[in-house]
Amino acid sequence: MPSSKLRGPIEHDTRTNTARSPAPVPDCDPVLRLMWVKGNTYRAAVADALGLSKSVVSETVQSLIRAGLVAEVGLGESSGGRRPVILNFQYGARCVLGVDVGATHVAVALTDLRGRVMEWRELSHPVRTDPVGTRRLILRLCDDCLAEWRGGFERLIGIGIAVPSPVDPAHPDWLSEAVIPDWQGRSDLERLHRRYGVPVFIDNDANLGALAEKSWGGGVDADNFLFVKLGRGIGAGVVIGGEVYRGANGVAGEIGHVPIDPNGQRCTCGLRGCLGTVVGSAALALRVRALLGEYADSALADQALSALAIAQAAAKGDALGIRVVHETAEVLAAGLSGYVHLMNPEMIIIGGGLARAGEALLGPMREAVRRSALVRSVSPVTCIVSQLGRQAVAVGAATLGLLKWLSTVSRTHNPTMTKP
Amino acid sequence: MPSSKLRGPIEHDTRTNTARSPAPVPDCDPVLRLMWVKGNTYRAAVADALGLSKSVVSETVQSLIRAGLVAEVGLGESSGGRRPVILNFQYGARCVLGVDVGATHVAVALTDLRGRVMEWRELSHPVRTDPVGTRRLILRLCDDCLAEWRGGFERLIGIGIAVPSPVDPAHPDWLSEAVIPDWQGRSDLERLHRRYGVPVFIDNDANLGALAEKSWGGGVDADNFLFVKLGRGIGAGVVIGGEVYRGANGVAGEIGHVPIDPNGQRCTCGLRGCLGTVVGSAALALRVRALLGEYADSALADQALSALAIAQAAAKGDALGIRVVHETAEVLAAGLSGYVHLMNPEMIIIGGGLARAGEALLGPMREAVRRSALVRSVSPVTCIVSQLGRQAVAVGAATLGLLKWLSTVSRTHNPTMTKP
DNA sequence: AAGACTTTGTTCGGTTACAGAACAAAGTAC
DNA sequence: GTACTTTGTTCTGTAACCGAACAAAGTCTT
Repeated sequence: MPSSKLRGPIEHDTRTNTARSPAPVPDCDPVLRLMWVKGNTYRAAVADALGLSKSVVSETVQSLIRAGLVAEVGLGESSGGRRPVILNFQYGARCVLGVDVGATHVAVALTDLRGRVMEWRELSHPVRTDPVGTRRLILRLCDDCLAEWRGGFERLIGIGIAVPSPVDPAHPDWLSEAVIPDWQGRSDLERLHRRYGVPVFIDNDANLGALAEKSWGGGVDADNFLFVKLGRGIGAGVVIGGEVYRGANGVAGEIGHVPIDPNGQRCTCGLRGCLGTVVGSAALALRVRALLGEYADSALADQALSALAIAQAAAKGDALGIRVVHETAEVLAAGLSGYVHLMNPEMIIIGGGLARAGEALLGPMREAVRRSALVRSVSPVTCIVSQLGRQAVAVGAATLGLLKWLSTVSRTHNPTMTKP
Repeated sequence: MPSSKLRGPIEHDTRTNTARSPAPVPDCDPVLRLMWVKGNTYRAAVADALGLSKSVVSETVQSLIRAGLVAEVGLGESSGGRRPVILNFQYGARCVLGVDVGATHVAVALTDLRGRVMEWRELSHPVRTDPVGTRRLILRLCDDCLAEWRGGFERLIGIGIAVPSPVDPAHPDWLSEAVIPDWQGRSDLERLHRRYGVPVFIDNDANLGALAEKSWGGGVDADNFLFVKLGRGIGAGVVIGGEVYRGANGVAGEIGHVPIDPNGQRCTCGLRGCLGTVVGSAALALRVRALLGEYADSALADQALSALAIAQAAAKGDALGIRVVHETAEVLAAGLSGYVHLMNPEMIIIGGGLARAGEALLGPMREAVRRSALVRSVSPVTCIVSQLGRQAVAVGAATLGLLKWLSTVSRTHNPTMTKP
């Protein structure tokens, strides 16, 4: 029976933009989507949930079974009549590659159709200064992953690439020369396409981290949130209405240049006191060194001061680490306050190396956000740490390829469906 | 011939979020939408533009003609063959009421299907303290408008109401007691529904101002912008992807509590230095009085210091007015900088009384916004003033009712279509 | 001026996606 | 054992759409 929603005479424009989608929602056949989300069900339940007739569901499921994406795996419990045939989504039927090209490292994740990382390769590499070697390394890591996974080559459906640079939607294979000059604007990643014969998609790393969290992490139930990547550089991915939002020119999420202190240090952009000059890993390292005198016994005394190292020190209770992380949380919360008031997001997810600080970062941040949102009784912005951790960006890249593929799968005409 | 877009092997997730919709886009029959947007065309052009077959367009147009929404008005020029039958959208076939309930005034606009104001009533009234009288006044002004317009009562298709308070999507007829305590949370506006027998919709005033600008004003070609209402209070309507965005809890656009100065004046919310404490009309009046000594010959010397009055003084070249408006622009731009970097909007539209200052406000604001967005070569945020002026909110309210009605009109089953 | 071609608009099958009924299969409840 | 339920398949009907055929009304060329 369809749940007939009663509506009073006075109506509102639209309902709130919260949680309309209970999971990652690719634009594809509704039956496929539901089965992909739920994992296992049976035909009658699908028909009921989607309001479709049993005939349509029956036929669609047939086609999905033929494609190897769904399998009948036995009978369920009776609820007073014939026992249902349990259908199981075959998440392992295909795989996707996600490549995370950072400033100083390359990581590759091979995931199944559920975004689970089946193979993982990660190496430090001077990406900025060595385009040729980086490209070779990417191919090697991809080959490694595919070789390791049974049938990897044949089952591959797509590749996603995350780059530490804004991506121009009109020319996705160009890179911003401002960020990594030695690449001279050319990613030349289409050789991946030539090598593996599958579609290749490129996007910014923060956007893909946000996509990963929306799809498989802490943002699964949220449709409006911010993913903040605090690492060597800082960036943000904006999720609006369940989708990654890119803004008018494709450069939304430029959190690094949100102004904090008009009297602050000069930023590479020419302004003073950008958020990036305060919470970037270089700034954090400086701050740690400046304070080392006060904290003689700090574990940070003689370390390479990456965001990760500082975060780990804080997580272990190091007083200096905690202090610096605490300061960072305050600044970050202040910088995001305007965004929170204007966009009323459900949550803020922190990723990147500094996220490893965990509660040492989240505690003060929650406190600061709560303080700045007193009036609005309705602003319980949840602050959490990335659930996917260091793999977030690579998994997001893979998810990009995955979602694109799902949206091409159709019951009737059937592009990649019959590959293996 | 369909324009076959060529795509290279490397692809991007989504194109930029810019200008996908060239006009207000209700969720309705595509033929109806196109004809409504274009005003006059002919059948072949519609079929061509929408990629539909001539048969479908022909039948749909038939039905629209029967409903009185479209009329054949003669023949167009031949382009080498049979002359086309020109079709004209009958914008006057129906009307909508938009009610702007402010803190100290009530305004009612009766618009046609193009959002043009055919009748307009506006009165000052102590809305905050007199709920009963306000309700009576609203009914009177609505009656007036309908009586004045030929066939107003019969052609009415809906009513939109703008209230100076956040609107809870779950209970649109409740008002926030925090904003107007004397109304005790009850709008009781459903009597409008009972009286006129048409659907009534309620939303926040800034949201509806944004909707008006998106539909008929400076935002027609923009899909991502901010409408900032600078009047007695300040508020903002956020447009994302061509639609008014309400956030996770329906309170997006709370620009009044964006933090500006941690050492500033205490706000009603308990915090210090909220934007509202600096650019609200009360704060502006204080600032003017404080500076009056330096500007003895100012036209603002003995006036009621509303935002409108200050704006008009500035527009006329009054030095004090210009100074205060200039300061306001600086503060506003600073407060919006974070939003601009994170959301990469196309434009910012200023409405409310202070918008009357025109270039005196926009000049410094453009300059400040430009300064804060140096890096992103791709951030040409356009700053303009509301094209609909004082009528923006009421027109937005009417537009809300209009769009809701359009979305119910269907070629086949046909709810309100056959009313008159 | 006559025929050839163009463009507009209507009408009439044919296709597709879906809903709904009929039915078969397999269970529960009394 | 009979009556009722639930699941799943198959078949038929229907609504929305496309494309072809055609009629109407032009322009253009020779």
